[in-house]
Amino acid sequence: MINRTANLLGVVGLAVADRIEDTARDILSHAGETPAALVVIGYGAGPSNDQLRRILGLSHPGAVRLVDRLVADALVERRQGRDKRAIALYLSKRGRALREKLLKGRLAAIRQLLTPLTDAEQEAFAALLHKMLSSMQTTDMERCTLCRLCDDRVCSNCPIPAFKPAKV
Amino acid sequence: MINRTANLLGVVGLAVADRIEDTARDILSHAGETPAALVVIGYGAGPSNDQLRRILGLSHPGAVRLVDRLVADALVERRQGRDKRAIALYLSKRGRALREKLLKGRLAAIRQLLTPLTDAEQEAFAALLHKMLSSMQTTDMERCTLCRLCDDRVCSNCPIPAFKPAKV
DNA sequence: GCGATTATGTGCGCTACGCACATACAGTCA
DNA sequence: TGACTGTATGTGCGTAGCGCACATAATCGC
Repeated sequence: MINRTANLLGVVGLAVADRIEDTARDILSHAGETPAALVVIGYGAGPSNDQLRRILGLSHPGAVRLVDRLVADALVERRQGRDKRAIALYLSKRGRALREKLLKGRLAAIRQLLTPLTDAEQEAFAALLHKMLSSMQTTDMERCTLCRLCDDRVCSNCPIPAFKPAKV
Repeated sequence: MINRTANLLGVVGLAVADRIEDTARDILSHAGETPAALVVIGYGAGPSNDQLRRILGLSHPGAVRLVDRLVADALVERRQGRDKRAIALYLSKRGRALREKLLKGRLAAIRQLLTPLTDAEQEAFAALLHKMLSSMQTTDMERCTLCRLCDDRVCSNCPIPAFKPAKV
């Protein structure tokens, strides 16, 4: 029965999201899309405010204020973009360090849920997740949104190409 | 590599949580833990403010205000609890109808992610999710928190016993 | 009955966010 | 060149959801 499976996935999804959020709150002392912003900017492509906004699913002013907070905390720098109007966002040294902690904390939190599974079961689980993700019909921007908290270094054979500046 | 699997689970978990949240926002026009409150109260055990607060992971005043909102929308009634101090929360007719929509919308949103899998794959996926959940070491309260958006009617053989008033 | 505990509710502030608007730059077409 | 449209960022201003400190009411233990 697909509804039973869907419900189980709903529980696990909620558990995963809760754990990611709790971890991020401990590390960053900022909630909402702020941790995701740090991860996305940390891909290093120098995204503009507008690109960031679309990936995070925020309004334009919401993204401006979010970046304001990150700049106030000396985690992010606003540099000159490809235009005189556009800006390009980059992480500071502190920002990179914090991003690292965020990603490590996230993986550790999720790993806890996987430990009950045997190695073979984890393999099978990964294959199923991979199939689900690679079958989703998504635009490039939606892929970036999905991956807004991803640790791209551990994601070999990623079903969802991560942040690609040229395409965003 | 467990980190790769964890990362994939993180993406799917985030996707699930996003979809649940979007659906809830369309239906309820209230964010945060409000939809979860509607589901939890809707189990029908007449929870107190304090029980609700613990399940939702809110502060006490946060739960009071949340219930204020639900009462203002005529979705929830505050009745006399087992004490003269305690209250007991119940859904109104409108509240039950809205809860129904919330649960149906949630399942529909999650099912979309499962459709790429064959029936056999869905079976295997459900078994793995079930094992993960049943292996979690959790208190009764934490189980209620995990299940705070569950549709208990479709969750046969639930690995996480749903809201049990006697134990909460 | 009197203090400790439990349960709810209130004043106040804060964070994250959206809407409407303002401003600066860039491309376009006469 | 100059007006016009579109793009990109930033600013008031308000709101929703929440937490802290505090107040109030009822129950329990002795």
